[in-house]
Amino acid sequence: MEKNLTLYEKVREDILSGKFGENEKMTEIKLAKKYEVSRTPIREVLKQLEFEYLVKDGYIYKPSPEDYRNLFEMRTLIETHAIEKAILLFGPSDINDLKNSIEKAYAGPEDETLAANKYFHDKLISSIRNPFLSETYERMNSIIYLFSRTVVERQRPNLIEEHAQIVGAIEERDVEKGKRLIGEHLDKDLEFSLYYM
Amino acid sequence: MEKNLTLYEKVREDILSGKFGENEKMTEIKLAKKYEVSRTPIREVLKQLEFEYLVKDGYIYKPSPEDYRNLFEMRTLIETHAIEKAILLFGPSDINDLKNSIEKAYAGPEDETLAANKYFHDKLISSIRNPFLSETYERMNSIIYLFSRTVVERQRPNLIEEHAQIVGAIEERDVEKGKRLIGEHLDKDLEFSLYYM
DNA sequence: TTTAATTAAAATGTATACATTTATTAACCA
DNA sequence: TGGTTAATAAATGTATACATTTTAATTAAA
Repeated sequence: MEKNLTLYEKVREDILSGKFGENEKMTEIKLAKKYEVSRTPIREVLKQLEFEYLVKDGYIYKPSPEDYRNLFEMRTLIETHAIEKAILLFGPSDINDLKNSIEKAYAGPEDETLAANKYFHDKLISSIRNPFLSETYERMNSIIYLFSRTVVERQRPNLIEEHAQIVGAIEERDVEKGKRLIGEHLDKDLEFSLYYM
Repeated sequence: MEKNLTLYEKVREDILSGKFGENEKMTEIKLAKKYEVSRTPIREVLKQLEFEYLVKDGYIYKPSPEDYRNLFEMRTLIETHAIEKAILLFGPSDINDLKNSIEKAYAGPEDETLAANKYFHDKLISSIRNPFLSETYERMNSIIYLFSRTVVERQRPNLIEEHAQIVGAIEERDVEKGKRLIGEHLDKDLEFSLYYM
């Protein structure tokens, strides 16, 4: 199975796997040589990476704890909104999808747990049915991935149980409870990861 | 007073003032000729205009009413969040800024009313003190401008009075009232403008 | 006629040379 | 030696040629 990654995917993977130093300068010329393309496509890629908070002002972006808290404030705002919508819109089939992702997260090895947890949050976001809000959320995917990896690898307590509780609130159609739970859940992810990162 | 606009500002102004047809194709070559630059800077500008919902897939973006409702859902989510923060954080000086903008909006000619109304909403957003949420809001500035122009030119009833009521809710520190009022305010702007646009 | 295939044209993708700006180093002087 | 300026180098900005892809037009076949 040959991986045929786009230039963007290659650079993104290299950043997420830590192949660049924190705050390393991302000059077009250097990257063009490294990936054996011209500056033109590198520029496009850098724009995309800036969009998703991996690069800033020509450097690898190392957000401060304050930056991460602000990003999570935006994330929480959107996911909290999503819970409201999910309680209005989700039927048994959708709720079953959420439950299945919880089962998979319990059972699987780390990378499957990671994928299952991502599915859980993405499924919630899908309830919004708003491409602009979805894009704003997806823009944080790389950052969210880094946090998710940390909480799974470091085995944050109650991680998956909290997902189950959130599904419970959706089943009960308890908006206030759902909003509170998702807020607490994300806040724990944030503070737990900040401690280790 | 010579205006010295950047290429981006020129193209943006031309779009906002309707110099391009709805759904007009924005080819790099055509724009390069029109603005007498090469394709390279045009590409940068098109990226930026796509970012702020003025261009999509190489065409002038004409959002559907559904698109506008979705954009306003995102806007409302952020401004509602801002009201909560404003009620926590705003002191007499901030509240006075809001009141002044209301006075200016009443007194001035159309373009000053427009500027004062923009100031009102931007001041609210500033209460969030979150650069990521601010950027997401600012990304909608062009769209917000088009709506604001419509409601001012077409003299939507109660427009400025609603601003005053919102300030009232902030002074009373009534979160629920504030959130309800900003939601209703934005919804009226949306539906009023959709009727005319 | 419609539909499909072929060809032509137009647009975008990429590489690269040159211009301009920004950052770094070196030289100079108080 | 510290601080300013000049010289150099490095990076980004811009224009442009060529490659590739996409779109449109034309022609051929059903």
